[in-house]
Amino acid sequence: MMGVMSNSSASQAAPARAQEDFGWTLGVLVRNYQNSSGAVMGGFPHGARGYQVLVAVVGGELPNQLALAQHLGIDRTVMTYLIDDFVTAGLVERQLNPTDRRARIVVATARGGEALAELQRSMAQVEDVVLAALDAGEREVFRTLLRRVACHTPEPGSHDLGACAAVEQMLGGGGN
Amino acid sequence: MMGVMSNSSASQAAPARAQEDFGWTLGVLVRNYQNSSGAVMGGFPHGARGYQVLVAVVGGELPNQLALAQHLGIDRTVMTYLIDDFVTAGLVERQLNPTDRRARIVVATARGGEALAELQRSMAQVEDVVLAALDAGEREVFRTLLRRVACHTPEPGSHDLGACAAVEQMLGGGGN
DNA sequence: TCCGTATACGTTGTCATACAGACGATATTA
DNA sequence: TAATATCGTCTGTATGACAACGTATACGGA
Repeated sequence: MMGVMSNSSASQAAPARAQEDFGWTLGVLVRNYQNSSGAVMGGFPHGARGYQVLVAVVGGELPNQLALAQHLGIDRTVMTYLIDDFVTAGLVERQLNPTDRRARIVVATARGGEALAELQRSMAQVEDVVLAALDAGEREVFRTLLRRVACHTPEPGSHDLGACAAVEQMLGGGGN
Repeated sequence: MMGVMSNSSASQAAPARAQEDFGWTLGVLVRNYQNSSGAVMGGFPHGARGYQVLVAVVGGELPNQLALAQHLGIDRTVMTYLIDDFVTAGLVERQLNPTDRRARIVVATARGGEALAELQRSMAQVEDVVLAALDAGEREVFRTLLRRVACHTPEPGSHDLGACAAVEQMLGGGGN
């Protein structure tokens, strides 16, 4: 593929420095995030992903399980037993949607809301630990850029972004 | 844990907005990165992870497979068959370390180096697509912050960081 | 030198997890 | 009413990670 690469300077201009690689730095961050968050949430159903499911349930205006799954990039069959476990743990409930009885509206119980609120405090600390290399201002810059990156989807339809635009506006016009 | 949370304002001050969650934005970025990179590298052995292995082989000064595995956060038994597939594909070779005959030095073949150089060009484009929401300057800021986050490990020993310090210096003193 | 321990790598077996496909229930449209 | 699409669930399968063990080699003390 694309044979126009015989220019020898190309491979020398990019000497494959391992610690500069974007994918590697991204992987390290994700790993640290998962390790630290996994340590924080003790018996919480599905670790960091379960936490994000609960965040989406409480915060997002997601009408059904499928929307929830697409929002998080999870297969819909996986979402089924994820929510099963949350129901078993008494954190969420499946409610019937009166206007579409195929769909299940997933709502947090009072206990789920409390658990989430507590976890969010722990997760804020986890984020600070993971981003400890940055000072407060840099952390905010990083978070803002990351949010913009996440909300701008290269391929439309891969996840919902209507709510993103709402948040952008709400936060004051989308950063610098 | 940490029962000092009866303050009711806490759960209202953090209303669990799904699109602000750090973990969610991180997940979206990783997913986009993996999807886009997976589309780019056609029959490359193990997708984005295989690419990162090759980057580490060529660029990192990693003495053996174990160091390689720890650098990437991979189990050492997984690294075995990852490298097996690279050897089969003619991209790398296992060389005996004369000073420690238990260890195998993994080096890229000429073909592996060419494949990596070509892939790195494609991956640069992938990164631009994934970070398309940012302009060039913001992209550089994001990359720099991410690199600093990755090189500052919260738990020492989780991966090597000696080389990180070297890169930081090489890039001009480690950024503001 | 000899012996015990530690390390690097490989292999095997086991288990979790994601995903494809099928199915029932409901909605929508012709 | 009939045909088709969608939501959620269930089942089987395959991919992948990890634990445990084995082999070869290095290191350190007796």
